[in-house]
Amino acid sequence: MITLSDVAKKANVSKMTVSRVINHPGQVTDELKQLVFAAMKDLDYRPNVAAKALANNRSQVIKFFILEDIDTTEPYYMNLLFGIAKGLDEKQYALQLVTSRNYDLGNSDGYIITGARAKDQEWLDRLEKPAVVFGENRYGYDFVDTDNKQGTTMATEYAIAKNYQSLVFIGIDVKEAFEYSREAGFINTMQQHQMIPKIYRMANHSHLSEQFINDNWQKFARNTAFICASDRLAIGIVRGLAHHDAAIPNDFGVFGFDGVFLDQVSNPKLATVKQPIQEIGRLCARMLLQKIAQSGSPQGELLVTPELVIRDSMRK
Amino acid sequence: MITLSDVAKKANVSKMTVSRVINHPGQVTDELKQLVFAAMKDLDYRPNVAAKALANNRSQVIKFFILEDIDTTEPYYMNLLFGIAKGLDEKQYALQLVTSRNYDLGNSDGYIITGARAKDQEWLDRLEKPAVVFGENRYGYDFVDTDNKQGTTMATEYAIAKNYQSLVFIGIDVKEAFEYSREAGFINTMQQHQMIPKIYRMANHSHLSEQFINDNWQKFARNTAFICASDRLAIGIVRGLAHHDAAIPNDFGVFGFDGVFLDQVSNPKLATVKQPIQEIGRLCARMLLQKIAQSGSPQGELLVTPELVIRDSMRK
DNA sequence: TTGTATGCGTTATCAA
DNA sequence: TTGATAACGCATACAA
Repeated sequence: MITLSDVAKKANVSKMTVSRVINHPGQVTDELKQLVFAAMKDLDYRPNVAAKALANNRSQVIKFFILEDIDTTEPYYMNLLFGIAKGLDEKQYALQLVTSRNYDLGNSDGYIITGARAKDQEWLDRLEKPAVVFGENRYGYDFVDTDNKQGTTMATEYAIAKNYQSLVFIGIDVKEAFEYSREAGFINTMQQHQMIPKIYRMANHSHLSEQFINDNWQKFARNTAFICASDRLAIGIVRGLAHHDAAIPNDFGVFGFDGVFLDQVSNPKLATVKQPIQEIGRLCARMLLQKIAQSGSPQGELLVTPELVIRDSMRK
Repeated sequence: MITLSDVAKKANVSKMTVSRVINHPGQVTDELKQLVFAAMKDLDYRPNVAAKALANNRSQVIKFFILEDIDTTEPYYMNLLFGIAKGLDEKQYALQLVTSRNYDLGNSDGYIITGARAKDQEWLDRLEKPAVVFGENRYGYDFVDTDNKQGTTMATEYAIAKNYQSLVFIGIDVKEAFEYSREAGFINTMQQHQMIPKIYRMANHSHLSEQFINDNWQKFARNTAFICASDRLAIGIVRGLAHHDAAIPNDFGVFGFDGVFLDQVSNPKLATVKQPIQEIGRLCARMLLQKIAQSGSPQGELLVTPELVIRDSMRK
């Protein structure tokens, strides 16, 4: 194993100079810096993460809490995880995956948290190390999320532009910020176009939205578009419509939200608001590492613009 | 932070005794052990992972390589990951997620690898640290996997018991061990019942199996069951059959394989061979940690029995 | 700007 | 069976 000392010897400097080249390059003359860089490259030096962690009183580990039930877990967590892993990797951090609140909080430098609901506030407040939340919240926790409001705004604008006469929002029946924002995007856009926003809410299961169409089929005239708060709900709507031999997308449009996996499983494939989940994961990691570097100072909120993906469930 | 020394002081012993109680309890008298345990509990001692790693010349990190393309990634990787994370956690190991072969192999104590195909053999051979593979292989790499042969055996037996007269296997068109095993389970069982095994193969996409049914619809008499090598293929078969208004499960049965997510998205829901993916992940982790502890000695193969889940696509 | 000495928490070695 | 000491690789404080 190549250590700092080996590099120092090779470059004819002390190991502190090498350490400084890595951590405080401004304090070293360019001349020495060149020598040290050359030696590091020659020897293919790789810093020892454990030693660095010990000396810094750090662990180089962050814990990722998924507070939702795993079985109901959305496939997009996989992408989130990839993004986080990449972001952490850039700074030689490793990951610990946690699925329970009553978990050892030690041996880590900070937390990324997802699936946090309003009831988790107390728990979040007790956390002693820097934390970043994935998912909009209105309690002041630093977070990264898709710009949910912008997402439904874009979808609604699209549906209006494609001349669907009546728009219906199918929301998720939870009192959470992401849902409020998605509804707000819909409502505001409708009002701007002087159209009446109609909203129905239900739990996030495709069989419920499918049932909803079956129960209310007669209520919806041709030329209606359903803007859904999730791809899961959208899939159910598509199924319900198909069951009544409705023409998609000509007579009825369906817009999903998420754009991870489910949209492509649907038949016909879903138009959807695609969240850049992997990018968000990476940003979560970066935000947390920066927060750690700044000994916990607030990072605010970061909203990432989603992308409209137009597929067979909407007019083109 | 509570350290070994703190515990030692409290228990009136040297820190080496405390260290031994943790790592080599056999070398310490019961009397002292009690004292030390009491002190550890009193002070809520948590070992410092970084220090342990440094002293042992370890990193307490393992890397998880996913060699498949992320976009085509099956949602079951999420469950695999959870299992691995839990298994690692038991020994205070953290995780690094990697998606590229040309990756830094340093700063880790071992590797768990998935998505490895035959062409990856050379790369696998060059690995210098202990590795465990998720997924059957016939090149002698230690692995954990579902008992694929047993899975299709169970499914085939079930279909025969439910009096489907003709059975067709829809396989994945790859030259990989898991596929051979799944086919073998089907073939052997058919032969035992003196039935003719028919096999078709295609790439693992639902639209291909759907197309397959459309192209070959006239070939399949009523009372046929399709045993599929994946839920993805099974979904396409179901769709193709539905397109011809076939009665499922009365006239046609469909059996999937995997039992992670996709089976429940299908409509009707799929009967499937459910792999205990999370458990497999945990076993991968345990196998690797044991291999590390045994300085790399071979661990052999571990096949885990899957579970038949009977749902609406097969007679009950 | 550069170098020396010391400590981070743990474990292995060796002596008692 | 137990304890003292050194060592793991790096970074901070301080001296030069």
